Formats: sequence, structure tokens, C-alpha cells
Amino acid sequence: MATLLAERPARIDPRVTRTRKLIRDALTTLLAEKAFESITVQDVAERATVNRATFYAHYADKFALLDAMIREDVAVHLAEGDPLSVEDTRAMLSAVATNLFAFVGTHRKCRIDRDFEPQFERAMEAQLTEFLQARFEHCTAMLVSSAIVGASMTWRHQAPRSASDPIVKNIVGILVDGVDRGER
Amino acid sequence: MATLLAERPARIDPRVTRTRKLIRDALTTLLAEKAFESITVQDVAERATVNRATFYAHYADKFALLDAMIREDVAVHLAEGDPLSVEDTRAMLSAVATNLFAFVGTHRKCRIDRDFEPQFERAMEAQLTEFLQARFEHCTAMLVSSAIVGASMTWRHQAPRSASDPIVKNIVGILVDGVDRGER
DNA sequence: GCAGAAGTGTTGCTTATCCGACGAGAGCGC
DNA sequence: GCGCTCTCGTCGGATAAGCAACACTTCTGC
Repeated sequence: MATLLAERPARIDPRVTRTRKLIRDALTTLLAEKAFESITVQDVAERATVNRATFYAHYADKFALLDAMIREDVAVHLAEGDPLSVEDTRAMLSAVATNLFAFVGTHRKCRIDRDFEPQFERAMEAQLTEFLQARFEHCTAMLVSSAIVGASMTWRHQAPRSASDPIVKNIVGILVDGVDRGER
Repeated sequence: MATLLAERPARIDPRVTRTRKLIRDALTTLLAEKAFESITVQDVAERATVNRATFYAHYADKFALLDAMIREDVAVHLAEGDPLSVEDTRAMLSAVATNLFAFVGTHRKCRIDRDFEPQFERAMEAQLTEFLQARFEHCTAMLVSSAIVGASMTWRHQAPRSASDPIVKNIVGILVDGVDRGER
């Protein structure tokens, strides 16, 4: 394929790494104290011991920050067990979906969830799509991703919540045939 | 008196504060892992996610860093209960000495102590002298300080260690008469 | 002896962060 | 309506931190 992957800036200035970590940690601790909506950029910058202008040099606004944090979190959990290295498509998708369900399952306590579920969902979907593009073409990745995320959100709202395994098996079964035709 | 106290640089750049904290925290964690002598400036800088050149912009070498850390630690413990606000000289000195003994008593586990007790002692003495200069003239402060620190070090080496109260009472009793004549 | 490796301080130049200020918008009391 | 306050997002100029290189010392092995 002709498309280039996003060109890495070779080396990231350690100050950048540090600043981003400070900002993210700041939001994390603030979220344990109050709701996202009542948190201002000033709050975050102050807690991070970082200038407000510096915040804006890294994130467009507090929503972009939250988005980036969720996506990174999702990315880490998706990569667990290195599912992309699994040859068989069905097995790979099962592993990925299981990882996502596990992530969704553990993240129900966070304050963000109630107020910002749509944002949460979009971020997950975007990240999963990016993740799957290592194996599928963009369009397929998007479709698979939205299916899995959608299922996970439905499952998430069940009370009491059933086991995730049958659902994962079910949805992967549905996807896998169509997907085989779209694999790279 | 005519002497000016060290002129505060008005406002400290938050980057400076942050960098110093990173460096100090780095040395603290490193000391939990290995001996001070085997820790290099590179180690500290790396652990602190700070450039080596930046380290030297703040501290002359690793000894200066250790010294500054000890002194700050001492300063915090000395100020406990705000002994300087106590009018009566004897009571004030008792409080200060008690604070110092408490500090010395709790700091016996640190790895530095065995190899660097002289440095540890000098740093304490310097800090205590500075502290006491709020009440006494320089020369008196130095003398009192060296007496208290010396006593605390002797006490520290006792095995088993006796109660500190009688020793404090004793040394303050010896000092207080001479000191009264040197008070500002 | 000598060569190599590793740590030390220091330097000039680049870059990220800080600062103070600004106009704009939103909320709120009166 | 009118001020008042707070937050936002952005700007130009000042400053601390990063980087790569340097000469120097110390140690180690051969």
C-alpha cells in the first residue's frame, strides 16, 4: 500500500514527555475529586505544575485531553497478549474483543462514564479502529470496531451483567466471514 | 542589626522548583536501591528525567545535592511546633534540641548514615546554626549548634539508646546561662 | 607502559516552557 | 439593560532545560 504511517518525529523532547505525563496525572487525580464538567483547564494546569499556555501547546482543550487519555488507556489494554500476532482471524478477533470487554468491564466506576459515555465510546471506537488497521483495511476496521464497541456498550448496560464470553463468541462469529473477504 | 538576610529572588520559576524536586526525589529512590558512593550524577539525572547539564545548573555535584537535601529535611523538623516563637530561652532551646534528637533518632535506617555520617553531621550543624541565628548572633548560634548536634551524635551511637529527654535537659542547662549573655 | 571505557564539569546553540497580557464569551446579581 | 467575575484561547518576549560536544580524570585490562 502507498499510504505512509504517521511519521514519527524521530525523538521526542523529554520535556514534552514529562509535561504530558504531568498533565495526565493531574486530570486523573482531579477526576477522583470532582466531575469532569466542573474541572477547568486552569485546575489541570495548576495541579500539573504547568503553565496554562503550556497545556494548550499539547491539547486543544480538556476534551481533547480526556480523549487522548482514554485512547491511550484503551490501546494498552487492547495490546495485552499481543493479539495481532495471532494468525487465525477468528482467534485474533476473539482476543481483541475479549480485551475490550475486559477494559469496559473494569471501567465502570469512573466518574466520567455517566456524563461522558458518548465521548468514551467514540474514543474507544477510534482507538480500536486504528488498532485493527494493522490487519484490515480502513473501512473494514471501522465496521468491525463499531460492532464490537457497540456490543460491549450494550453488555455494559445490562443489569445484572452476563458473562462476556458468549457475546464475544457470537459477535465474532457474525463478523468473521465478512471480514475474511476484507482482510489485507 | 545591619546584616541583610539572604535576599529572596522574589519569585522562583516553577520550572526550577519542579526540576529540583525531580532531582531530589530521584536521589531518594536511588538511595533505597544502592549506596551513595556508587550513585553517579548520570544515574540521578536519568532517574529524574532531567538532563545532566541541568543537574549541574542546580547543584555543584552529588555531594552538594545530598547536603541540600539533608539540610532541608533538618529545617523542616526543626521548625516543628514553631520553637522560635517561644519567648523563654531555656524552653525554646529545649524544644529545638528535642526536635533535633527526634530527627536524628528516626534517621538511623538510611544508608547514607554509615558512610557519610561526617557529612550528615556537618549539614545538620550548618542548618541548625542558620536556624538559631534568628535568635542568637552568629558565633553563639554556632557554638550552641555544635554542642547540641555533638550531643545528639553521641546519643545516637549509644546501644542501647537511652531516653533523649535527660540529655536534652542536661545540655540545655549547660548552655542556657552562657547563651543568655549572647542573645540578641 | 598504553588504550579503552566511564564519569565529570563546562560550553554554545536550540527548543520547550513560563509569563503577562489581551479580547472574547458566558454567567450572575442588581 | 449594566457592570462584575471567571474562563477561554492566543500572542510575543524572556528564561530554563535539552543537546551534543569538549577536555579532563580515574580506572581497568593487557
